[in-house]
Amino acid sequence: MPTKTRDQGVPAAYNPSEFPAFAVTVDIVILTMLKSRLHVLFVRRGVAPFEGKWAIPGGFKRPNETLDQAAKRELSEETGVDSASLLKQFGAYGDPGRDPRMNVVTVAYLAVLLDVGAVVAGTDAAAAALLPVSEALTGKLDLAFDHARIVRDAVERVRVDLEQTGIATAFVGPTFTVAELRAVYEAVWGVHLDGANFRRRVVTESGWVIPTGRRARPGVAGGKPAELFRAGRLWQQGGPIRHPQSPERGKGNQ
Amino acid sequence: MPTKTRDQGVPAAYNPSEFPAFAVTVDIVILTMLKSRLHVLFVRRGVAPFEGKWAIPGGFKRPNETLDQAAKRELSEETGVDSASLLKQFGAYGDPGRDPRMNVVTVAYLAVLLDVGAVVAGTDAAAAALLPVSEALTGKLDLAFDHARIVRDAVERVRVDLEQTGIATAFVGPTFTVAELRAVYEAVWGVHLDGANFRRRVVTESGWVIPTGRRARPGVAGGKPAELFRAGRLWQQGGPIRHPQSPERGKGNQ
DNA sequence: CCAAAAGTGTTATGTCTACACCCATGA
DNA sequence: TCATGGGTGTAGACATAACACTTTTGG
Repeated sequence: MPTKTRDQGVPAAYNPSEFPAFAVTVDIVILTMLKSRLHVLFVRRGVAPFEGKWAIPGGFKRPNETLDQAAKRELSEETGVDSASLLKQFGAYGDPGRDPRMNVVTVAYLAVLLDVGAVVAGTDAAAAALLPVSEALTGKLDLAFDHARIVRDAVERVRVDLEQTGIATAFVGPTFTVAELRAVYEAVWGVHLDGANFRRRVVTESGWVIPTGRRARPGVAGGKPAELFRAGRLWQQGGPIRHPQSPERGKGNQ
Repeated sequence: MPTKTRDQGVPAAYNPSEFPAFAVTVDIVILTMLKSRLHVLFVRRGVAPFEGKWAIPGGFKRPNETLDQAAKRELSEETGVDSASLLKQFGAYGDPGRDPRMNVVTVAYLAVLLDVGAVVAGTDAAAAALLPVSEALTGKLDLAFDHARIVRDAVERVRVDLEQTGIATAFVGPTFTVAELRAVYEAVWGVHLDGANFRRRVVTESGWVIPTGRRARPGVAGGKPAELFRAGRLWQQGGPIRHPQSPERGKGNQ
C-alpha cells in the first residue's frame, strides 16, 4: 500500500503552473579572523522587510547557474572577492514565512576570507560591518529573517570542520606562523592549546606545513622571530588537531 | 564599490513575478542494513523523464510546511513509516537541467530505517527495491536525475557521521548484540574491526550500551549466546568507535 | 568432543599532556 | 639584562591493537 509508483509527484499530464513556486536564494556566511576573534560579515538592509537590520549577504539563484555558481557570483558581487578559496554549502532553509513577501527557500554557504577588512573599510560604514560571532550567537544583534539560526549553524559547522577538514588554513594567509594557525583553533573552539604540543603536531610530520625559510618580524615587545610556513597537502584530507574534550568521550558518567 | 546595499536583491518596487520561479522538492536516501550490507531503497519511475529507471523517493515541498516536515511527510507517504527515527538534511542540488521539465531545486535527506524489508515485500516487486549501495556507487545502476550523485553524497555522510554521531544505533533494533553493532561499522566503513577491542570500547564505560539481562539465541552453528543491550545516552554526543586509518593521519609521507 | 561465536586477559606499542627548559629578539 | 614569545626535550599517564585464552552454545 505505501510505496506509490514514483514520478516526483508529477502527474502524467504535466503542467508546471500546478506546482508551488518558490524563489530560491543563496545566502553566504562570511567568516574571518579579526583581532584573534572570529567575525561575521553583515550588511545593513535598506528596505522592508527587516529594514535597518543586519543580514548576511545573498541573492537569487538564476535558472541557468548551479547553486555553487550562484554562491560564487553573489560573493563576488557583494565583496568583490573572486577567489572562491573556500565556499561550501552547509544547509537549506525553507520554513514557511521566513520571508514575509513570498515563499523563499535559501541555500546557505560558508565562506572564509582573509581581506574582508579592506572590503568593509571601502564601504559606507552603515552598510556593512564585521561583527564578532559571539554577539550574533548570544542574540545581542537583531538579525533579519532567520539569519541568526543560519549563522549559528555555520559556526557550528566550522567548529566541526576544523577537526575534519583543512578549513583552518583558509583563515591564515599564504604564509603563516604556527602561532597564527594555533590562534585560529583557539578562537573558533574557545579553548587554550599548548603551544609546544600544537607545534609538534603540525611540524613534526611533514605534509601539514612546509617551511619557507623566512621568518616573521617579532612584535613590539620582542620575542624570537617565528618561522614562516605555507600549507602542505595533508590538509586536503583533514586536520591534524583534535578538539580537546573530544577524545575523552564518555568517561565515567551515568 | 563592492558591497551593495543589501535587500536580497529585491528592488524597492517589488514584484514576485519578476524573479525566477523554482519547484522545490525533497528527496530521501533511505538506508538500511540487509545481510550485513548497506542497502538503499529505490523506486521505479513510471513516467518520463527517466521512465523505467531507479530513483530515490521524494516529492514537492508545500508552501505551508518546513523542509523537515516535507521530508517526514514524503517518507510516510512512500514507505508508510511514521517514526522519523533519523531523518537529516545533508545537501541541496540545483544544477540547471537536472530535471528536463523545469527548474527544480531539491533538498536531500538521509533516513535510516529498520523494517524497510517489509515495506518492499508488500509492494509490487517492479516498483520498489532495496539494492546494495556498492552497486549504486560503482555506477552499475542506471539512476534517474542526479540521484547517483545524491546517493554517493549520502553514503559519504553516513561514513563520517558513524564516527561523529550516534547514527550507528539507528541501524540496529531497540535491543541488539555487540556483534550486530559492530557489523554496522564494518559494513559502512568496509573494514574489519577486532571484536574484543570493539566490545571493550562500548561496554566498558557505561553510557554507550545498557544491558537488558536477556540474551540472543545463537545461530544454527551454535556459539555462546550474546548479551542483548539497548542504546545509552552517550550516543547523543557522538560515537565511541573511530575509523581505523583515521588517527594515523599523515605519517611519513612526502 | 568439536566447531563456532561470545567474551576476558595481557602486553607491547604508540600517543597525549603537562611542564621544564633553551633560544632569539626588542627595548 | 630583562621581558616576551618561539621552539625543544622528556617522563608519566593514557589509549590502542594484536592475539592468546576461556566460556557457552549446537550438533
